[in-house]
Amino acid sequence: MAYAEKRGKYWRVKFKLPNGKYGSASEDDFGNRFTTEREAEQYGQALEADARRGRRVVNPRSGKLTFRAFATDWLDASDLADLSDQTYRSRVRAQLIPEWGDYELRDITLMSYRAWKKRLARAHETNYVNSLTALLRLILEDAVDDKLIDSNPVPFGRKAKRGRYVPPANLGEDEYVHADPHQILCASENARCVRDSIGYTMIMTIAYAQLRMGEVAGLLKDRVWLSDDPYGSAIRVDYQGHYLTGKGWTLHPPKYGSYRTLPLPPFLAELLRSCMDLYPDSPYMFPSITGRPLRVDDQFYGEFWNPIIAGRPAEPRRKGTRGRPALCPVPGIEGMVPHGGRHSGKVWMDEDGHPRVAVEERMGHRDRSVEGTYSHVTPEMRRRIAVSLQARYERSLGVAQTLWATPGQPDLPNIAQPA
DNA sequence: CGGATTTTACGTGACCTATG
DNA sequence: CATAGGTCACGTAAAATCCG
Repeated sequence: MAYAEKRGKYWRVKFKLPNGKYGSASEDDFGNRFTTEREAEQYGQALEADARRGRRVVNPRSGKLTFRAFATDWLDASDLADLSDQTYRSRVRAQLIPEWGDYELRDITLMSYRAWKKRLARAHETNYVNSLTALLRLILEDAVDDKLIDSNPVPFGRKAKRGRYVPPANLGEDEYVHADPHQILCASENARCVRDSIGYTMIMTIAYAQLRMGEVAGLLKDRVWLSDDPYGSAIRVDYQGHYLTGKGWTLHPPKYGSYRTLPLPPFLAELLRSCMDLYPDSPYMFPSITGRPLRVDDQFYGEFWNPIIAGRPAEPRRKGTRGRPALCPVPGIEGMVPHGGRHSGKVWMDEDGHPRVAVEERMGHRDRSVEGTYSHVTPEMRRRIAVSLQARYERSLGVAQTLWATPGQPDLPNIAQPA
């Protein structure tokens, strides 16, 4: 237990450290000395409480603040979207604390940082390594601002490149896998085998409304505005849905606040209409197979997405399983992920020559370029996008019929005749 | 290019389901 | 009707996207 001692005019406190030894302090975090016994005791008790929670155990004014303590405070003080907060905490807990937790801030050096980065690079993807080093830099940058350390040991990328020639990035092939309308049709037919018309419609919605996956999961039925006017229907993107540790399934604003209204090609509006009553108890357009909100997790990919893209062999009905039919792989889009469906729709709109501002608006992007600033999107532009998407769908059906009619066509995907 | 934010994936344990 | 083995829910780690 903490106890205070009189030392000259002021008081000093002794407090117990986690290792059983006693530490002492004669001033608080702001350099104020203790004029009463009670002040000193309270400070010591606070330190002990912190220590019990694995927090700061040394006087920060001495510069002897551990990374663990500072990072914990940093996280508590940060103001981020829930999922971002969760992500940062995860990175700090999984990677930064195990490496740097016991370091005092000023002992984190450029050399030790470089060694760590090198080790990370061997074990992880560049994207992940970059996000970890960036986070360490970010946290330490605030430690500099707080005058806890003199300078940030983690260099900025662009500073590190000063005075050196860095060859430009490879301008080669676009490697992001995306699909043409016929491939999307094939994938949708596969999806129909797995999830009936709701699966078919989901794939079509991703590609033809260019929704992000979280927006698909969070699409409410009452945000699908259906009209008898062929081009009068629209999807209103007001939410995205995702899973949060502790809170479970929750609705949030779409990424970067990209609220928007998407006029629909008539075929998509009809598909959505036909799905409205499939899960009458769910407010969501695309609930999971159990009728709950769709969590886009490994089961979604393993049971639904990957099979409809890559195909799968038939599973016989046997112990513990219902059995299921084979799916044909969709040629040419190996490894495509749902986000690739969104990219696909973007590519089609670009190919069809729509104004950049109109395409960016539909994607939910902000166009801050000169063109974006001076151009404006009109209802007619939005309508033309829906018209050209409808044309693409109809053409893909024509291609499917041609393929279907060709005898001896090898590896034909599960293309059903349009009803 | 930095960094906030989203998407994709792994591991685990409780809970089902068709079979012998 | 016990049980082998699949299914589902959840917490979390890892990887990628894309705004400003």
